[in-house]
Amino acid sequence: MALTAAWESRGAEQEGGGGGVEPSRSGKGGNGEERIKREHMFDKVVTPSDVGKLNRLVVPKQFAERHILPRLLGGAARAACPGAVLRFEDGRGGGRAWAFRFSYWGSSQSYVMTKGWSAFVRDRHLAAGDTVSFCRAGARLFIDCRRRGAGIVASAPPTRLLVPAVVPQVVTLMPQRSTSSDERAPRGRCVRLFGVDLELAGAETLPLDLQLALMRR
Amino acid sequence: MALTAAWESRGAEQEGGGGGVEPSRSGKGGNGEERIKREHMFDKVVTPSDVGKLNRLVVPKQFAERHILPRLLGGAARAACPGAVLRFEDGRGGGRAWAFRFSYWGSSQSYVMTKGWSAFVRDRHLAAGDTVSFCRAGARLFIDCRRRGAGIVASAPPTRLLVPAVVPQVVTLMPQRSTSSDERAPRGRCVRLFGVDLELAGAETLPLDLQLALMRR
DNA sequence: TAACGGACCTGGTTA
DNA sequence: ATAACCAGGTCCGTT
Repeated sequence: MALTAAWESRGAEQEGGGGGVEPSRSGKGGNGEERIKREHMFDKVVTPSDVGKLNRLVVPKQFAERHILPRLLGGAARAACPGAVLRFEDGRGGGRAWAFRFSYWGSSQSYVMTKGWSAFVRDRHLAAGDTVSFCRAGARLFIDCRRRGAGIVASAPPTRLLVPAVVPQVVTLMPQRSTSSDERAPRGRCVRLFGVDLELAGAETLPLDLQLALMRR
Repeated sequence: MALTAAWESRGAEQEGGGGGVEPSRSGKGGNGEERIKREHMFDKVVTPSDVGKLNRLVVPKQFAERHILPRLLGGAARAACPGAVLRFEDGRGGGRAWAFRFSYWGSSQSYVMTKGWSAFVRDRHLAAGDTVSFCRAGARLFIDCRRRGAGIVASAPPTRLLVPAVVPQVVTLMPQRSTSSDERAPRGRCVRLFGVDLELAGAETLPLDLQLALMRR
């Protein structure tokens, strides 16, 4: 079993997130992984429609064209990225990730996140006026959110956040059919011990003391 | 209240059609045409969506897999029958026929009739709550419909219930959904008596003996 | 251009 | 509790 610690510098969030970092799969603990800074891409204060039953987040065109399109096929044209699926790791850590279909709706001339978005809204109880925040660390993408009016402090992008440079796959160009289950599964339990978020991968054979720690939560 | 055999010969319909047993459209009276019994495949009480602008009829999976798929490519897999076109003769006779595209929508895991369906809806003035009925006689397919609540008896009381010498297959009447909502036609109760499946339309005022028979099941 | 058809998506309900 | 089904909805290409 793997156990990985993640520190974060991020300010407090209501949801209490510790900024998690997924372990590099290598497990070579002390590897010479260069640590990549997580940099802020963009925020959006979500509208009622974004969190309503339309099941989509309108991505402001500027943000889409500046931060997302360049990631797809080297910035290929709109038509070139039908059904792109972006995977965003939970900014709080825990190893969870969200996959959103990203596409362009010609009818409204806007970029949207569709499939997968409403799951995030539900899970994080996102409400109109809250802010979603997208970050990037190398090729890895992160998503997080904060409550409306949640502190000025929190809104500051993380000053530094170290993550392993090992890059898991990020973008899938989907002929898609997979549906359902995919990314929903939390990939391992997560526990905060001593102020540090720990992810338990392959939680089959936990040491007893850890099991106890988990039960206590 | 009405009581009707489930498989065929629905007796009179408002539209004047006998769902009827009309055999092959012979004409060639004396020929050695074997008369193939028209056997019932399945019914569906159509939903508002089925007759609305979606231009499609959702075919309940059981029906599709039991009655339609086996006809396509010898029961080949779903993927094998993209865009099959099925031709259904008008159950009332007259030589008219309807062609429907039959396909599988992977995203919702459902079977549908698409192209051609709305023409049928228009022509027959199909409305939510009405029932479409699919039959087969050998390789020939038939489609018919009846008005909601058209307790078969209402228009022309069947003097007697014709019982075919050979009871067609299971004749399951509708494991269909009972959406909690709205004005959907009350699904007739269904009961097997004397080895025959009977549908009870308008089960308000059952004769006592039938009520007893039902309770016994 | 409006309408149609095809594919996709999702939540409520049910098995 | 989970998974399957499907009614009702979306966008978009074609006609």
